[in-house]
Amino acid sequence: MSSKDKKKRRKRYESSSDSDSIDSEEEARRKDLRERDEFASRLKKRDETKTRNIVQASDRRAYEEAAKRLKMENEDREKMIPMLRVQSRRKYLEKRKEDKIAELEEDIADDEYLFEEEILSQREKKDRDRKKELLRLAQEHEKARELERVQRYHMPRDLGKGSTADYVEVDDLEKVPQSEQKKWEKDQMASAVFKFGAKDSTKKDEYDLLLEDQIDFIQILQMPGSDDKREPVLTEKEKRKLDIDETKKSLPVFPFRDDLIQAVREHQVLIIEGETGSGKTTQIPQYLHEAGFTKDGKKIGCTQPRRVAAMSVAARVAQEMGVKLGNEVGYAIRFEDCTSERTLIKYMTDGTLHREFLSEPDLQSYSVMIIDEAHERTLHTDILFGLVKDIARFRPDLKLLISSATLDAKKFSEFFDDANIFRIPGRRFPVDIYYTKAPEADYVDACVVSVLQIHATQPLGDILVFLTGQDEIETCQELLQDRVRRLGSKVKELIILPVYANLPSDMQAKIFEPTPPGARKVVLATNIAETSLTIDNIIYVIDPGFAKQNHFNSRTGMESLIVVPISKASANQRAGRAGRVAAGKCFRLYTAWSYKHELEDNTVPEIQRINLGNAVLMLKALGINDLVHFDFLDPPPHETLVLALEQLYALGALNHHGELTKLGRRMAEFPVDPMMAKMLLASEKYKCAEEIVTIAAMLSVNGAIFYRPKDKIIHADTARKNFNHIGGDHLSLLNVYNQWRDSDYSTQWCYENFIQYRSMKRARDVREQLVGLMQRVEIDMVSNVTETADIKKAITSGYFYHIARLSKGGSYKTVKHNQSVTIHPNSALFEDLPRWVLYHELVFTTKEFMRQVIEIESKWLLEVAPHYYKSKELEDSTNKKMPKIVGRSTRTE
DNA sequence: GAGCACTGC
Repeated sequence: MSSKDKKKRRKRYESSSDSDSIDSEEEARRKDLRERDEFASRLKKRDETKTRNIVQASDRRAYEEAAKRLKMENEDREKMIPMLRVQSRRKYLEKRKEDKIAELEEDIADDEYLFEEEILSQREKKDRDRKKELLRLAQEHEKARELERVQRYHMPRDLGKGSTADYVEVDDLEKVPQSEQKKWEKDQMASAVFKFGAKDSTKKDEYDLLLEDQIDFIQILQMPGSDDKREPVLTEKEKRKLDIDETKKSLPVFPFRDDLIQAVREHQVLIIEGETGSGKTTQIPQYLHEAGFTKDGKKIGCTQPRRVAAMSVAARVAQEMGVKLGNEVGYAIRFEDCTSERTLIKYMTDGTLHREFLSEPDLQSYSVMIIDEAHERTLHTDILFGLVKDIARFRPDLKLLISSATLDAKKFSEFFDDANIFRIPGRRFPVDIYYTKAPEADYVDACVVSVLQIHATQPLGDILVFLTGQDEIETCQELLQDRVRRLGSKVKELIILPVYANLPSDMQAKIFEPTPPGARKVVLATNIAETSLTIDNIIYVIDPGFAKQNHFNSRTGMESLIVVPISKASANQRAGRAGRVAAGKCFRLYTAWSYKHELEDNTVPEIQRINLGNAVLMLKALGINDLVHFDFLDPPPHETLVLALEQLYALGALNHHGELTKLGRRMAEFPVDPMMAKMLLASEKYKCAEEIVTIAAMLSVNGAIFYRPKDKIIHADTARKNFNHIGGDHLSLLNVYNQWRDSDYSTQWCYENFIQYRSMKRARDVREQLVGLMQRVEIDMVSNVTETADIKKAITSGYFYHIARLSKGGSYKTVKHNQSVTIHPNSALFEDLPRWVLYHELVFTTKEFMRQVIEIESKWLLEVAPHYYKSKELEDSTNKKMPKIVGRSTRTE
């Protein structure tokens, strides 16, 4: 950006209220702003030198080596998935035999255990003389019930603990042999035999009563496909066989090539409305490249919401264009920049582009920017909308393409001053949608029934079930296995596979195995299967209509993960998963009325749900001072913005004019929450950068470090306690990382200590990035192994907002909101109850918990945040009033 | 004495 532009931009955002008389305060402010700008220009110079160095290094040999390496990496990546599939398939076949035997043994062992411990119910004791086989079945059933009672959700009315009365009653009934369960089994067997024995069963029969607890579905509508008569989608293998050109020509987007180029030439902003499978993501950048949009050395950029998508799409396009990945076609994601100065088509994650704005606020090196999958409304795309719309005004040569699914195109068009919409048809098979006649009280149970119903009545084809979390998936899996086992060989084989993000990768890979002939696969998945993972051969989708969503309450500063009904958009996305390879069916476990009247049209966009600390800091760093009037597609809640600004002011990132200070400019370099950024910078003063960087890295992979398998809970907890540091959880995390480092980053060490290797690896990546950024903001990496007080003081410098003080009965009150909170039971300080604690985050689960806690001394607060705390309130522990906040709030906002 | 959906920088 030229200095003229910069001035122009600054003027545009300048608030009108800074006409105070010039005094010493004003002088100080100007000095700080001067220093900030100097710092920024130093950064810029450094970036330029870096680029020069890269160019110098690019002699032919270095280039060839780099290209070779990139090619190898690319090939590795391509080989990885099929290899994983084959490997896990082999393992699976070996293990299946063992598993079947183990299952049986387990059952017997369970019986013995139950008898020994004498934990059988009264009624069961009475029934003891009944046939042993029956008893075994009853006990198995009881076990499954027991699990359900604790874990399953009861929707829509969620029964609290202790109020399971009506369910106990049902259980008691079912414990009696020959009752419900027995009858069900009998019917089940009979109908199964009947069903598969009857070759002439017609389609009409498919929905006849089959199971006693079967669910009545009614078909309301069909989600139309692109063309019912069209040929099936080619598999990847077949595609490869085809000539690349032919494949390109067969894509739905191809006939629109010339029209599209023409439209881009004529309009600066274009909304592309296209279904998945149209080929727009891979083809449009190529078309524009061929049409000469890269002639002047400028790039075509394309953002994706996910890392894998950016990588795989770039690889595909490089292959189609016959170039090496990383040369003309490249991608950039966090921790990995696979581009060179030759790159003309660049795929990246939306977050990467968002960060790139800091070093290139006008996107000068791009001629076209495509924001793909805009309908997903990630935080980053939402902010990018406002930024690119602004840039488009003073860069008439920059073309913008916003690509979105059908429903949102109009909204995007309105936002971009009634931009034209360009429609591209998709490629999809029709999906029949079925609803239940009546609401389902317990959707996990309903899922189990529906799966069996489909299995018994519908032609072969795999089933995908959407559940909300790991617990539910495990419960559902046990219930299904239980019922299927009892059906024995009377029904065809049902392979039940779970998938969720925290599942180890080799277990995840199992869902990609082809289903053996004659068998059916059921995948129990979280929302991961809605967009991130695509499973082949799914014909049936079961959608209970719920998902877990994270909500941030800016009033209390607390996060909570709650089960909420999904939106219509989400429901349709789920249904679409059934129509990828053939016509499919989607069974919604809610009524058509619910769909129509109770589900929102769209999921609440992320920007309205989460803490915006870092996003606000970034925007400030881009010179956007008036955030309240920033052009958001959907503005975040006012309180969230105010909280973020207030925090930035308290941290010293903004002055009282709401302008970014030099400290703020340095903080903006870090892709972390402002409080964490401040902590990182404060480590300079307390000479413990090494430790603080590690702590920051460990905190940012929070929640997934300690592995706690169900069957080894005691071992896992003991292992965890060994890392506990008397000073608190941050120091415990430091312990974990340092011991892992001392083990030479060993996987074996992780395994032995119940630590998740995947998370540690990520922490290491984050740490490396942070170390690089520390050097960028001119902080030396020094270590302070002896003084934990200094480490804690550095943490306090960033997190003095998150302080709680002990009150009566072992509970705490937060200083900021005077809210009752308690230390999380997983904390090292759970039993210590120090007078003053600092917490990393506040979460609401069953209670208001502080997670990741350290003990601090109240006098440190005066040392690190004298502008925020008054000594009187801190010393007087009997004073119930919260400390008065000193200083003005941000006035310009 | 708890219980972490999914992304991303």
